[in-house]
Order: sequence, then C-alpha cells, then structure tokens
Amino acid sequence: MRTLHADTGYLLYRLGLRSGQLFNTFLQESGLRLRHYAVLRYLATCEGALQRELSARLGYDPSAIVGLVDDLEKLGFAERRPAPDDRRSRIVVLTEDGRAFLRDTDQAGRRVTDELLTPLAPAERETLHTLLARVAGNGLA
Amino acid sequence: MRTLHADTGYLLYRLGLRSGQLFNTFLQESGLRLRHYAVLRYLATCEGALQRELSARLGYDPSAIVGLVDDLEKLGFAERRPAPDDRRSRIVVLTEDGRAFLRDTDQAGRRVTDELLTPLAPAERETLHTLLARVAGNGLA
DNA sequence: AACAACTGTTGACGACACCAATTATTGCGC
DNA sequence: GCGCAATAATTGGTGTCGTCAACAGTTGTT
Repeated sequence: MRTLHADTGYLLYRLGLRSGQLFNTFLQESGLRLRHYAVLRYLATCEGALQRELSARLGYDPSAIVGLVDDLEKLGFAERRPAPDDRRSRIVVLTEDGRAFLRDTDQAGRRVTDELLTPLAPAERETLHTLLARVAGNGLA
Repeated sequence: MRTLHADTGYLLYRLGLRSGQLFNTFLQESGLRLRHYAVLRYLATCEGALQRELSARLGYDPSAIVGLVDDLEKLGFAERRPAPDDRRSRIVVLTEDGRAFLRDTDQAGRRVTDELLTPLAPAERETLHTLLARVAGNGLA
C-alpha cells in the first residue's frame, strides 16, 4: 500500500497548513491574521477595490470580507469609501498607516517563507515557485 | 509593492486549501473527510497504530484522533484493540472493509491529484513532488 | 411600473485547531 | 512497597473558519 506522503496533493495540503500557521504566528503580535494580511497586500497592488472584488480574488466568502474590512478599519489600516457610480458598492482603500504597516512587516514576512523553505537552495526555491504558480493557474492564487 | 502571488509561502497556503477542498469533495459521497482518509491510509502502511502515534505522524491533536477513530469504527473501517503490554493504549487496526474501501477509492484518489496538477507535465510533477517532500522534511508530511 | 440581478450585511451551523482538565495506567525514585 | 511524575485516551470549552440562507438597498431590464 502506497503511503500518504507519496501523494503530491496531500503534501500540498499539509504544507499549506504549515505555511498558514507560520504566517499566523508571525502576525500574532500585530493582532492581525493571515486573512487580514492578504487583504492588505492585495489593496496595496490596486489602489482601491470593491469588496466583491476582494472576495473573488482572494477566495474568501463575501460575508468574511465584511468582518476583515471591519477589523482593518478599526485598526486604521484601511477605510471604506462610497463608490461614485454605484451606491451599492463601497471602495476599500489602504490608508497611510496600512501602507506603513506593510513596509514595516515586509522583511519579517519574507523571513517566514525563508524559514519554510530552509531545506531548499535558492535555485530550487525558484523552481518550486514557478511550478506552484503554474498549478495555481490563471485564477486567484 | 510586490503582489501576494509572488510569495511562495502564500502560494503554498492557497494551493493547500484548494487541494484539501478537492479531496473533501471527492470523499463527500463516502461520508468521510480528508482527516479520516489520512488515518485510513496511514493504518494501511503499519498494520496497527497507537492513537498517540497517529496524532504525532499525521499532525492532528490527540483529542481529534478520538473522534476520527470513533467515526471509522462506526463505519466498520477500523477498530480499537487493547494493547497487550500497556493497558492505557489502544491499538487501532484497519478492518477488511476499511482495506476494501481503500482499494475501491484508490483510483479516484489519484484522479484528485491529477486534476490539481493538470497544468504540469509528468516530469514537472515529479520535480514538484520531490521539492515538496524536501520542504516537508523528515517529520510527518 | 414590475421584476430579476447584484452588493454588502447579518445570522446560523458544522468543521477544525488549540488548550486545559480528568481518568486510568505505567514507570521511577526512594 | 509507597509516593509521585509521566503518559494514553478522553472530554469539554474557546476561538477561528468555510459555507450557506436570508435580508435590505440599489441597479438594470423590459
């Protein structure tokens, strides 16, 4: 009987859990969790996003986005602005504090991935990243 | 600002979630979940295991193992036997039904990983698996 | 004007990780 | 042998999370 470790899908599942845990412990002191961090990082790339866009791109349920943006607003890292053309929507934008937080934690964030990929040489990490990106495909990530 | 997809750790986290979801939908009709399947597959390799061993090797909390083995016993896929040398421990063994279940679902299980790795050529899948196994390291997986 | 579709929001439910405490048993020091 | 720390399985509680249903406000269509 072949062992479970022989299954690439299960390896991905296991390492995904470990990676998420590492990220969360890294974010623990800031009061945020990985989900908040993902939203912040996404907002930093697009200069304002609708909540439904956050939901679609990050893969979280729309109802989850509500709470995440609430938390980020409470911390002063993001804020909701009314959408000019559609009064149903609200545009979430990064505040200066939020941008500063990303700058301050960027280095520590890289260390998390470094720690996870310790067993691999730089070239191997590059290969792994390329393959994972291919698997992630066009969709979110 | 670099995008979130540029982070290998986050990619792993995301793909881990997707892989787990794929496995769970594949197992949905059988009433099991990925955690149960992991226990079954492990039991198939060792011909009987203590619950603390399952906890350590699969990375689940000991309290979680209790419920998982309960479910597997209820389905007739595994059973607890008293350990001869230590009356505290109980040895969990696969039943014939459990072994048959693994045989019947083996092919479908492979399809799950195949579906996940669709974008990759066979040689690339091999490379990915090797790298992931290296990252997983000596410990569990 | 009537109606379907969409956005954000709230609420509920189950699954799950994590930790503390308990019971039964074992092994160790004395 | 006796006392005591350590261990295996179990129970329970807490917080997080994914998923779905329902809702109000708004938009677009016809």
